[in-house]
Amino acid sequence: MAENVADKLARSGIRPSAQRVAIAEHVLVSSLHPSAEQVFASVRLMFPQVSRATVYNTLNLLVEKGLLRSLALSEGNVVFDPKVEAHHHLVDESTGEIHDIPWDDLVVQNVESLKGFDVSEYQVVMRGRSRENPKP
Amino acid sequence: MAENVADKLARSGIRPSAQRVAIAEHVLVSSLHPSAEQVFASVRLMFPQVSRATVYNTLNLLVEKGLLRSLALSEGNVVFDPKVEAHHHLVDESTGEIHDIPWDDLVVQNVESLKGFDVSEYQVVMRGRSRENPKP
DNA sequence: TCTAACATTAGACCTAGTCTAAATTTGTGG
DNA sequence: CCACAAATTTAGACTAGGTCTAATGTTAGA
Repeated sequence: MAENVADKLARSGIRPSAQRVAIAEHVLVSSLHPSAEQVFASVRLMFPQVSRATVYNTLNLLVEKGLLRSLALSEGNVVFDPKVEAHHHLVDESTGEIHDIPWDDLVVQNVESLKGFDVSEYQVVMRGRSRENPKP
Repeated sequence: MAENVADKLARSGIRPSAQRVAIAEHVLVSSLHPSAEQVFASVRLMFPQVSRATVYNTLNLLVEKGLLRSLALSEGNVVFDPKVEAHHHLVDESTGEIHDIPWDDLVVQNVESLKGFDVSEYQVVMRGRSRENPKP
């Protein structure tokens, strides 16, 4: 797994330093949507000497190189999403959790015919509640 | 106009103090999407004694009472939108400007049939460029 | 091996936003 | 109209998330 992540970084032109690999493993592997501070805290558990600046630098670098996307879906919460293919998002209003919704689960029409704009990307952002785990 | 805004506040159960009216006029009237800090700066030009806390309190109150929506569409930029009916948004990648897109300009299907979730609201968030004013 | 480029660090700094305690304003019952 | 309680506003302290800087450590490759 470490090998995989290091290779992935290298293939994107990122020198796979120990710190970067540790950070990338935390954020590229899980399917959660962690914030920068959460990544910082997790990485610190294993590498207490890693600095905040390195975490932020690395996350921004991963975004820049297209290995990661940053999302600002709800107020003041910027989180990272390792799934870089087009997809939609649903924010659980009870828990704040962010769920990925596959692109083909929804159909969006007429984006291309919008007057006056060339749209380069889009997604549907939903707010709702999980039906399996309803809050009274 | 001042009368209108004061009435609007009163009708929503908000006591229309001078400060609140001044703030509401800045944010409810324009069709721009100002940030809290921009509202604070504008209001200060006319009422230099207004405090930051009052601006934030009032904006939050307007959101709570449904006269205003807050949007977090791009990284770390929370802005306010006086258009409270359902609509979509397009962020201009050149300028950062946010454009309102009328609900009926787009068609979204299958939101209701999403497995496992009750969706209470949604919108399409687009990124693109204005065709009228292209950047070289 | 040497060195220039690259990466990391600690901590200062910045910005957006919240909180607090005191002061001011306002609506209302008497 | 007055007094007072409730609501509002204020200045500034405080917090969280994030960036920047200058010094230090690491690495690739001639």
